[in-house]
This record gives sequence, structure tokens and C-alpha cells, in this order.
Amino acid sequence: MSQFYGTHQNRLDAKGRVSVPAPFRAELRAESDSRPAALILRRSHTHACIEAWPAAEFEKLATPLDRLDIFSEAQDDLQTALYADAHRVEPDKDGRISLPESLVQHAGLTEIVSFVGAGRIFRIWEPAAAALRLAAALERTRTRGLTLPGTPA
Amino acid sequence: MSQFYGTHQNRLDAKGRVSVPAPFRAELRAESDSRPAALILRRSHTHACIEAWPAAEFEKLATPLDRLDIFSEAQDDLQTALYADAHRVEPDKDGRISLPESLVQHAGLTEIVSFVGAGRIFRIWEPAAAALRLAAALERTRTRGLTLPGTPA
DNA sequence: TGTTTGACCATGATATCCCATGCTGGCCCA
DNA sequence: TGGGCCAGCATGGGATATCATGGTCAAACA
Repeated sequence: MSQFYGTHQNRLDAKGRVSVPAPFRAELRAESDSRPAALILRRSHTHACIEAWPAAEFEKLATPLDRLDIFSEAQDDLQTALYADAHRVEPDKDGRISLPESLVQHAGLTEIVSFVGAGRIFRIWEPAAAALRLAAALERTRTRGLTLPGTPA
Repeated sequence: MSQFYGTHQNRLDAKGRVSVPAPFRAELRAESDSRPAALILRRSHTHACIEAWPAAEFEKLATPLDRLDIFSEAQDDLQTALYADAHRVEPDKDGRISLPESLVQHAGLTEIVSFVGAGRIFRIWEPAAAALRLAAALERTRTRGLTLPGTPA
């Protein structure tokens, strides 16, 4: 399974293109047998950022979704939230992707964008917003005590 | 499982490279079948230092993460705290790694850095800070009479 | 035919690899 | 037990591949 680490900044050019950071590209190559591997970009419904999922990983979301009752409001809403503003993109030969305009606006992206690793996925942020988000997450985990459970006996 | 012992000092060169102490390298080689074995460097959220995890060990952290609900705030925070400022590095042929700038700053590293063994992981400190931290830990362990749980029957 | 979108190429900057050197500590032999 | 040899290690520097990014061109669409 891919693992995305760290924060990387790249430039969004006049055409709306941006290089996927090399370490992330390497992970995507591993994911999909030496090929670039497609990404699903979706509007985050919790933050002002873009979520980027390896296509294979995104498809697995269908499983937990199926556990919800069909036609229930929750299922309907989640389904819509997940897929309605999701875009499939393939990195080009140089490892760049172009970001859909609606997502760029949602994340408030300008010239420099931050790629933030989050394990199986990564996120795309406006750099200042990313820094704030990281600080908030650290603060909350610290006050709660960042507690991963100890190994059961 | 690797075990890292003791404190070792090495020089951080102008390019941001530093040799992993030979005893730690030996542990890493054992970890991963005669190969160098990758490390995950992450910003400690409790101290001004860098935490270094053998990659395999770090990935075990992902397991409890998966038990949390996807898109929940807790999962999001932890994911961010764990991965956003973590970096995967592979020791080069000479056993050196290069330390990401953001982590160097967080730990306040200058020319000489301390590698401090901590069992399954090790930490990278500015030498004076490491000494203070050790003294504090000893003091607290003594005055509070801290103990370790015994093996369950 | 004008305009836009996406693929391809070229370039400078940067980080990685690789080799060479000096040192230190351990081992062996006298 | 002392001295010298050798191997492993830390460190510096230079060559090289990779990466990010700007620009050009061709094809598709309106």
C-alpha cells in the first residue's frame, strides 16, 4: 500500500498545471506496476483543500459505503459528497497534473501549493492554510494526548 | 525487532547530510535482510527533536489508525499529525541520510548532532538539548519512582 | 479560422551518487 | 605488554542524474 509522507511545495503555472512531488510519484509508480497510476481528486467536505486518492484506494471506499442502508439519507449524502465533485486525473509524461478549476477555487489555491502526505492519501492546500491545519491537528492531538493504544498483551 | 542503544554524535555537513552511527546501521541492516532499511523521520510532537523510526515499525502505527472512522475528526487529526511532517529517507551507500530542512529547524540542529537510542526507535537532538532531556528524564524517573508493568501471568 | 487544451521538448537548479582521504580503534604478532 | 598493521568509519568534494518549470507545437473544438 502506498504511503505518502511529508509536505512539499510546488508551483501552479498559468495553465493550471503542477508537478506531483517526486516522492509521491514514486509511490504511485509502485502502486500500479511501473506506470504513473491515476489519481482521484475530490473536494474535501471537511476542509478547504483537495483530497488526492490513488484510484485503487478510492474504489475501496465503495465497500464501507455499501454497509450503509441503501436509499438512507446518510448513504445518499455521502455518495453524493464523495463522487459529485471528484475528478480522475493521470499525471502526464513529466509527472504533472492539471487541477480542475472548481477544486482550485474551493482550496483557494494561488501560485504556490502544498502537497501534504497523509498515509494512504495526500491533500493539496494553499500553503498558509496547510500550516494552520497542521498546527491545529498537533494542538488537538497534544491536548488529548496523542494516544495510540499500547500493544495488547 | 531492532534495538537502539546509547548516544552517538556525528557531524551535519554543508549539504544537510549526516552519517547514521554504525551501531544503528547494523540494527537497520538486521531489520531488513542485509539491506540498508529505510527510516521514517518525523517531527516529535513532544520535544524539540526528530524521531527516527524503522519504516516497518512506523507502518504498524497505521493499523490503529484504520480502526478509526474514515473522515472522522480524530482520524483526520492523527493522520495529519503523524504524516504531514514525516519523511521517508534511505541511507545512501555510505550510510548517510540527509535531514529535511523543516526537521533540522524544529530540532534546532547545528553542526554536531546527537543520535540517542530509545529501543525500537532513536531520536536526533541538538547535543546540549539531548543532555538536558536525559537529565530531566532521569530526575523524574527517580523522584516519581516510575516502574514498568511486569509480564502478565 | 480563432481559440483552447493537452502532449512534448528544453533548460537551470538541486539533490543524489560515488569516490577519495584521514582517522580511530581493534587485532595480531613480536 | 607494547607497537605496528589493517579494517571500518566518518567526512569532504566533485560528477551526474533527476526534478521542477517555462515554453513551443500540434491537434481538437467551437
